[in-house]
Parts: sequence; C-alpha cells; structure tokens
Amino acid sequence: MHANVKQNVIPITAPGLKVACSQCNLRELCLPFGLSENDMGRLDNLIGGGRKLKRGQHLYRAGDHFESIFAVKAGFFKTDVLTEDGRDQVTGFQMAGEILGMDGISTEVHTCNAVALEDSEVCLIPFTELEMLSSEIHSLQHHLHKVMSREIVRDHGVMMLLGTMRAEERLAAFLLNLSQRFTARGYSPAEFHLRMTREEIGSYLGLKLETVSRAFSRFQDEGLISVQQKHIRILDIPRLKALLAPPDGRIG
Amino acid sequence: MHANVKQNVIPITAPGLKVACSQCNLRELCLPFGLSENDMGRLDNLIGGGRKLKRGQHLYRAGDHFESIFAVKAGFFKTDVLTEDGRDQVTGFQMAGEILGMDGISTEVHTCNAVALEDSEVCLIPFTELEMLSSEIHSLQHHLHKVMSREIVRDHGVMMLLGTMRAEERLAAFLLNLSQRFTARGYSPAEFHLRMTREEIGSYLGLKLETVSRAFSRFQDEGLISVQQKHIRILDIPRLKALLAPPDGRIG
DNA sequence: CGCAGTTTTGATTCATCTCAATTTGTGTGG
DNA sequence: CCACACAAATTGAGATGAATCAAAACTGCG
Repeated sequence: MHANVKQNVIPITAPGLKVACSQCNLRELCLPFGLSENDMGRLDNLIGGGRKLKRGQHLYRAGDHFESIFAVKAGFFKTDVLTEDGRDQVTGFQMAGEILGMDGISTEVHTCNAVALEDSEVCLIPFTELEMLSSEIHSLQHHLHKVMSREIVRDHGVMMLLGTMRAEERLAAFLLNLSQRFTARGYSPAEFHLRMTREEIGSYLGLKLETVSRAFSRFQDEGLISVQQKHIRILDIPRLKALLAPPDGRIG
Repeated sequence: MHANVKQNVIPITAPGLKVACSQCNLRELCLPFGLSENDMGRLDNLIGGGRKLKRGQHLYRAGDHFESIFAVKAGFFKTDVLTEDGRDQVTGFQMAGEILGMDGISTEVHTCNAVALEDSEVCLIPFTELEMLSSEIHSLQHHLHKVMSREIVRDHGVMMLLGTMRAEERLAAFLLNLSQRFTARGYSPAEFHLRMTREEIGSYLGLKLETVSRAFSRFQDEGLISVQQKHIRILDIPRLKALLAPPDGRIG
C-alpha cells in the first residue's frame, strides 16, 4: 500500500536534496495545507526535489514551456511581465510558502519571468502529476483551487492599488502587506530587509523609482518608518494604516 | 451507470429553463471546451439551471457565501471591489462564455460584486459538485485550471495597463481587447455598443470619467474611431494598435 | 580603495484630476 | 406620444501629483 514508485523518483536538479512536505515547516502555508499524514507522503513522492537559485537567476522566463509550478522554500522572488515595446511590470513578490508559475497553466507556456531576488530555493511540483494526484485526494484538489483563487483575489487588490491610490498610499499598502506576510512567517512585523530595488518597488506600484524614494523619505520625516537603504523599520503601524483611508473620509 | 441523480435536480431559479452545455453555442468558449459528448452530458446534469438577471441586478455581492461559479450565457457583466473607505475598482467586464465568481473559491466568500450591465443570463455551476466531477473527468479538471490560470494572466495584463500605460494607451488597449473578444463571438470587430458608462470604463482603467471622455473625443478627432455615446465604431485598427507602442520606440 | 549600481534630492514639466458649466440621452408617467 | 426629470457625457479652465531631467551621495563589491 505504501511501497509505491518512490524509488524511481530521482531528483534531477539537486541530487540528495530531500524536500519532504511532511517535514517542512512551511506546510501550513503551502500546498500541503490540510492534508493527512498519508496524503502528504503521496505529495512528497510527486515533488521533484528542490532547486537552488542564486540571486539574479531566473526560475523561468516568459516563453518557457510550462511543466511545473513551484513552491518557494526559502528566499525571495519577483515576477514580471514585459511587452514587445519594452514595458516592464512587476506583477508580484513571492516569499517562502508561496506558489509560483500558475500563469503557465492556461497556455502551457509561461507568460512572465520569475527571478530570485536573493539566493533561494524552490520545490518543483510537476503539474500534470499534481493534477493526477489531486483527482484522487479531494482536499489537495480543493486546496490547489484555493491557492489559484487567492492569487486572483490578490491581483484584484493590486488593481485596486494601481487604479485608485496615490503614491504614498501605494507605498503604505505595500509596506503593510510585507509586514503582514513576514508576521505570518514568524518574522518581525516591524523590521525587515527589502530584497528588491526602488525601481522594482516602483514597477510593482506603478511609480517611478524617484517617487518611491521620495515617499520613503517623507514617511521617515514624519516618523512613520525608519529607512536605511533596504533596511526598513516601521515605527507607527496604526498611522501607516490610517494613510490608506483617504484624507477626507469620503463615505457613501 | 448513467441512471444518476438527475431526477432530483430541480432548477430552482428558472423552472423549465433548459441549459444544456451540449446544445449551447458557447461550448467552445466556455467550461465544456474539449469534453466528449458523454462527459458533456454529465456536466449538463450538474449545472443547476439558468438564472436571468435584469440590467443593474447583482449576480452576487462581496460578502456573499460562495457556492457556485457562473458562466455567462448571454449579456454583459462587470465585477468590482470596494474598500471600507469607499474606493471602487472595476476589476473586469465579462461577456458570453466567460466565467464569473472564481474569487470566492479561496475563502468561501465572494470578495467582489458582479452586476449585470444589461439583461443577462448565466448558468449556475455548483462548485463542490464541479470539483467532484472534475476529479473523474480529467479534461474537465484541466480545463478548469486553464480557466483560472487565464484569469490570472488576464489580471497581469490589467496590472501592466494600470502600471505602465498613459490614458490614451489604456483606452486603446481596452477597445482593442473588446474588439477581439467580440470577434471571437462572431460579432463585428469594428462596431459595437459599450454596455458600461464612462465612469465604469474609467474605474477599470484607473482614470476619471472626464479623462475617458476626452480620450474618446480625441480618438474621434484623429479619425481612429467614431463615437456616438455608447456606440463605437473603430475606423483604423492598425493605427489604434500603433498607439500601444510608446511614441519613442524605447527598446533595450 | 575605487568603481558601478543604487539611492537621494532638487528643479521643472506635463498628464491627469478637479471643479464647473452645458449638452445630450433615457426612462417614466401623464 | 410628448414632456419632464434625471443620468450620462462632453468640454473648458485651472490645480496638482507624479514624471522627467539632472546631479550628488552613498553602498557594497571586486
């Protein structure tokens, strides 16, 4: 019953690098969420070993054939889209426990680039096999759907940000979002290192890097945060949150 | 084997309104894409009758409990998100064959509103049952994943638009997108009625309604389109496309 | 220690927003 | 069927937030 095909699964990219969901401290954030011991073991067998990336390396590029989705095991990524005419839009930043690559499912070809912003490691999840397994394990299927849906909801949030907020509101929302995600991973909500440049933040927020820099400076002047290059300390979370409500509380 | 529970399925919302995927001329655009005759029949059994909506009616609201996704059978919808502080962002416009409601999967609660912009009709697809069926029919499962992934990719396109484009580029992209979708449904690529107001277009594009109106007027002055309120005729598709490349072809 | 990439800051320009007035269209009820 | 009222769209003038252009300062890497 559990003498399965495990012996055939040889991790190609990083031999000897054991990544078992059941042993992973991210399992509550990641794809195996809610699985039984036994089902988690079946997922382990499917996951094709880890892959390590140096800072700056691409996990995949727009145009690459889609085969797998990826779970961030450690490190930090950005995804971005670029058009023929040279426009570049960062569509997201991904940290441990988050899933990358779902853009490729629809056409079997990735539509964006995923780049490691620091030395990182991902778990490789072959998608066809994931589909096969998820048709047997209902909770896995449902969780996969939740993960994809969550991505859609997140994207709506970014649209809201880009469509309705002013520069400082965008940056405040961005910092609070990071803070909240770091918290969920057991890190300080108030103090963290940004892994991305001002230009990448700007691209994500639909702003120029100078505008991002100015907003940081102003937040610092006002005592909301302290900034030292990429090191951020949030000094006044409530007041930062208050920035998200427009200055004149326009209601109804 | 096929004497199933059909006799128990009583369409609640619109008795007698038969909606069979196998008979639907949208099946190539919609969820049943790629299914065999037999599998399509099984999908038919699951789909809980049609629901008609008058213009202005909500299909669902943010906060509603999630149970089903919906396929637009006829008509036109918008989805929008609103925040506590009164911001309103249109996240999409949906037409025949497109799927609505996937935002609700992640938390079992809808996070946006879906409103009919004209008298419309949807097919109701109970999600739990769809998951059950899709674990049996592999091509259905895969197509569902494709539909969700396509939504993610579409959202990235909107981010690109909101993050990098200027007002007239946004409107040009919007018109070309509509044109392309109408074409796919057998309508004229060049002539159509907008179902949404300038304000709704503006919300979607991250612009004020006046800016949308001005951009329309300018396009008309330049002979790109002809505008009569909501009636649009695109006169010069190539030149409209050319607007999307930035004025100075910034490359590399 | 020096250089390249990144960030900060300043001065100016420009696109879009805001406020306001007018026109046009639409639906309703007499 | 027409008139009225209300919603939607257009257009103008002026204000403003962010972009652009430019230069200097800082950081970290080799």
